[in-house]
Amino acid sequence: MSNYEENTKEIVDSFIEQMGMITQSEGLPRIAGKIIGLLLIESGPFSFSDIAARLQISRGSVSTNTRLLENLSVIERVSKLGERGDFFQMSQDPYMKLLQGSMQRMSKASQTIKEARNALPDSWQASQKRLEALEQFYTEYLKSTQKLIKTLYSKE
Amino acid sequence: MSNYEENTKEIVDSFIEQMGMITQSEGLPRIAGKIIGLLLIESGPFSFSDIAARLQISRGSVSTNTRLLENLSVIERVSKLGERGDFFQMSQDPYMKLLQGSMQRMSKASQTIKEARNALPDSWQASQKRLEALEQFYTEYLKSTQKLIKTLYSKE
DNA sequence: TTATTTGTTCAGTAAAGACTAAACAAGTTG
DNA sequence: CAACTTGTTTAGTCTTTACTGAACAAATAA
Repeated sequence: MSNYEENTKEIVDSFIEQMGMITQSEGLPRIAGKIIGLLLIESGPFSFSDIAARLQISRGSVSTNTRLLENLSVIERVSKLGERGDFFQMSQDPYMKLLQGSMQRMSKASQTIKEARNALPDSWQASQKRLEALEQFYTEYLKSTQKLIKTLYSKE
Repeated sequence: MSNYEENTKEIVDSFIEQMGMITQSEGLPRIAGKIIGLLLIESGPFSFSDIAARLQISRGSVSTNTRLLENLSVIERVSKLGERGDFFQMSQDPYMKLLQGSMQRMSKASQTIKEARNALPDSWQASQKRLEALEQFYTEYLKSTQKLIKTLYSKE
């Protein structure tokens, strides 16, 4: 799977780098994004050592970032009959858990704002109105994300 | 507007701190979040100096963070008849521009993935399938966000 | 049994980001 | 005119994050 022509290799390498940048702009380490990119574009599973060699990164970074992605349910660790060591591949619903994590943060934020709004004196009408608008933003965003999950995961 | 009872002050201060934490978890500086919290919970507009004094932060931080938020169209800089200096208040559609910025990043990511997918050899069916799934994720997310904007901004 | 492999942990380094106080320049007030 | 205010910029500091190479311990192979 690592034997392919030079032009394709450039496409693959470029994609992996870009995935690193995309993921970094979403708040995760660049190497995590490069691992995702590798697992997406080349059929796996990939061994721990393969990832380190292919992406030219330290084993420590592979350990840290695969663990992070595994905890986020984006990738999964598998074993292979007759082979030593761990292998990684994209998990089944790689993006659902990300969405769910996002929803949790929104839910918490919405709750915080609601509590503050309710605690304010009644005479603070303008403030309450502004807080209500922000709360509504998070509430609608939550609903929107729920629908998105439905759309993505009821089509299979 | 800064003269209110002790209990309410605690509610306000707590809210401001919490907004700082919420905004930080979304990738912006904590101080930006505290400025938002202040502008939301106390009716403004607030002068540059008021913000620095009220939040106990340096003038340099006020400058940096108000500029950041102004660039994101979350707050706006206004002047007041008969008063020196700049004042800030929440902008009209504070959250729309954030959503639009998010949509831009998604659109760009989706495009990157599409291009990589199309450049791959036809025989890379499994890879293309995975890339297609990721592209679909971004596409649906984009649609979802568009609908969210519609929902939020056609109700006024 | 020794050597090698494997994945984790640790100590260290570099970079980036956040924030400050001070300097600066422009504008305003006394 | 001098003093003060105002917002920006700069240099510096601190914290956090990301990453490395080496050490470590467990498992496996020779």
